[in-house]
Amino acid sequence: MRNAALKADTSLQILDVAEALFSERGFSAVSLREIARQAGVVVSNVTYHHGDKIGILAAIYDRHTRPMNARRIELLGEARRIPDRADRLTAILRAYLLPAFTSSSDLMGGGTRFTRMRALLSAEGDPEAQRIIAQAFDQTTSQFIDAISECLPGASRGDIVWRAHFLLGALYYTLINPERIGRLSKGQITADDNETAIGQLVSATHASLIALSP
Amino acid sequence: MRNAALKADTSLQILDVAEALFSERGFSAVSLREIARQAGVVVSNVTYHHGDKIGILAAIYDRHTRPMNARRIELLGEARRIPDRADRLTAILRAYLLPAFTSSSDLMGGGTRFTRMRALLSAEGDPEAQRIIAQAFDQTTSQFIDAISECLPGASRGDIVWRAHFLLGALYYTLINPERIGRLSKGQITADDNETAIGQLVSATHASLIALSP
DNA sequence: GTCTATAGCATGATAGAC
DNA sequence: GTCTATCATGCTATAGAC
Repeated sequence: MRNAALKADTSLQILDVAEALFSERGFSAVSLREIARQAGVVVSNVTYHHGDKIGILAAIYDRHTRPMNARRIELLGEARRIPDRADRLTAILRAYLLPAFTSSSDLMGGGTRFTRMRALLSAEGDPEAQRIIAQAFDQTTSQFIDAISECLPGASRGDIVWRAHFLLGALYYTLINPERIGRLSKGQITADDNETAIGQLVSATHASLIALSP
Repeated sequence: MRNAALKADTSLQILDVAEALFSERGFSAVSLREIARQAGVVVSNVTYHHGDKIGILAAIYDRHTRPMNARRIELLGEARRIPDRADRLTAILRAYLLPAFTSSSDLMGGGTRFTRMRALLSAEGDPEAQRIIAQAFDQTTSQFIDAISECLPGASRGDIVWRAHFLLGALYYTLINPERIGRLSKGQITADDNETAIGQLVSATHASLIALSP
């Protein structure tokens, strides 16, 4: 009774463990046995709560996409009210990236863990996982591309889509390979610093977009 | 006797099949059995020629890295002789990207297949594979960063490393997810076109780098 | 809701005949 | 150099007792 508030629901406990493992090693490389062991339950307990393995992934998406997209749309609304086009573009890019690093909900680990999991999933190419990814995010992304277009009179939508595509690739690669940038710069940079990564992503993408508007 | 020139060496035949499969689905998701079946041999024949599974990957790297890096250094040497800094930067970026798409050797499939395999490997995070990746390419990359630095007086090396890091992420993401850009732009763009992808990568990265030089 | 037990199958690797 | 046969292990998923 005294520990009722501390005792996490088993179903949620399994999701936490699975999310941590998926964000470290991807989907197929993580076994139900390992999830069960780290969650302190037996394998059949995992499938009891979430059906099959892809059901675990669907549940993780379910609890993240809604608050993350809501936060993005909220920040996007604020950004669109900035009059100066260059400043507005910066705010739009930050509105897209911030929720990917810091979750708006109280889910532990912030958004970085979830975003890194998505990066690994996008590379794995599992057909069932790809279906979950696509339907969850492309719709929100289109709204951002519309907002970016309004900052760049004369730029073609096709070019903007390519730049946005590159932004996502750069974001994912940074989360997947955080140690690589330290190796190349001889240890002077650490990509673990989220704020630095966001700033670099924003300024690089800003420059690549501004160049499209004559 | 008559077909001696047509009969490919079994060892090479296995490498061709493995490379095609690894570039489609990554390393761990491809089984020795599938490689053997598509190569028309039995499983034990694969391990006879290349030792264990990681040995196949090492052999694939062995036959690609040398010609690809040689071609890069050759094109880089030509680029560095261009006097105008902005034009030189464009040439340097193309010197980095072109060998990643079109191999200099006569290996079938061009460089795209090998580069896509590297993209998938970088996301998979297999420790043994990571070791092979790192030692093969970071050295060449450093030479390119030096050349880029010379085009951008006043820019910090750290900022340049970040931009180059983003370029690799954008390249990999484009090769991993070629259909996504078509979906976002409502079918007006196809990322299958290598020349378009190279052009977009070059101009986006060029703009992000030029912005660093005051 | 949690457990034990196991079915049914795929995997990487190796031994040994030819 | 190529084959058959097999080992030891891992996997997802399910049945059924409590």
